[in-house]
Amino acid sequence: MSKKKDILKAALQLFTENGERATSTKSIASEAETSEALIFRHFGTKEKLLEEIIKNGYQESTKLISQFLHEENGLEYILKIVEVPRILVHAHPDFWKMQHKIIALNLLSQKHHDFFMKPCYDRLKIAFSELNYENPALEAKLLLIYIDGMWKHFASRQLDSKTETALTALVQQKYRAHN
Amino acid sequence: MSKKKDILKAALQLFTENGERATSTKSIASEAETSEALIFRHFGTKEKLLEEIIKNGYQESTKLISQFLHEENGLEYILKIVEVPRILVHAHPDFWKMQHKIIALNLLSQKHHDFFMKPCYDRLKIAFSELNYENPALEAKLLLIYIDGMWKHFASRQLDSKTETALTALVQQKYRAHN
DNA sequence: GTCTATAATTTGATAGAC
DNA sequence: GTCTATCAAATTATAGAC
Repeated sequence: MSKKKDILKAALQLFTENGERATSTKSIASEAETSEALIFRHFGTKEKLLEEIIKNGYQESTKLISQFLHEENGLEYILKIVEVPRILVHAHPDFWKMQHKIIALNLLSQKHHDFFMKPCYDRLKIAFSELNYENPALEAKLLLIYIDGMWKHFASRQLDSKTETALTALVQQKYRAHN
Repeated sequence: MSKKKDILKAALQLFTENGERATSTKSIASEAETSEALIFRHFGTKEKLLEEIIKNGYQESTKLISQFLHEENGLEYILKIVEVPRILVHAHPDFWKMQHKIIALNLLSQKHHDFFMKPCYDRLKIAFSELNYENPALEAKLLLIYIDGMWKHFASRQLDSKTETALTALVQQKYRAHN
């Protein structure tokens, strides 16, 4: 069991550096100080190894988010969802760094992310509706594009925590100021 | 010369579908209806082939943008830069689709994009300063994150043109409404 | 669970002819 | 400029022993 975790850890690191395609099972085995054969015994294929990493990542992130996003009124929900990128990336920086690198090219990665984000769109439409925005659906779409840009930015660059907080607060301020 | 263009076109298409790493020179040759050897005669390596595609893309995009973004006052510049994602992706959808897929993993792609975007940050700081925003540097950073999210969104999904226009107009409206 | 050895393919790239 | 033929290395995955 120890070796299995070593493999998962090594794979996460190498997938983050070079993506799935440019990471050989040989390099994973080497980094995990084990044999290539063991990777295939445990995970079957390189792709299934990646899938396990992705599943673990979204499972933990889902837990985190469902604790954080409770049922509140429209404005509170919007203000909280703006904080999600910072919270996610801080909780699992390695995982979200990997996701940022591979999501555009990897269908599996995309599917899991879409599933993870889907509830937010519906809830945001209601929130903007409550707050009498002119076009709630468009506002929801726009905020989600922003959220997307934000976690990718936080995951890819090492911003100091202060800048991340300031950016988050700035967006919140804009939504607070509405009418 | 005809074959060289065929190769560039085929490579752009296949890099967009699967990224550089998962695209073999064999498949490029097959798609371009030529021989693998010719790829290496014309471009030296697969990486240099990609580099030529990237250089061409940014060269044309730079022309386009420098025509579009003239020296105007702060608010006008902000309103115009918000339209940049739509303009770029509409002018060269294939190229920007490829960029979206590979930029997170490809250092060359990143470097060219950073160089392309760099002037905007400085100009935006001045613009927000002119308009008496409280924290011009932070506002500039935020808008650039938004711009980034937007071209990636436009490039990756096939939105109808109306939704793209509506999203762009919505952001412009928010900056117009300031104070 | 873990290893060594190896099979079967694919890959990027080159040589040399036309 | 373009092709055919070919190579050396790397890659995913399996067999079989401990």
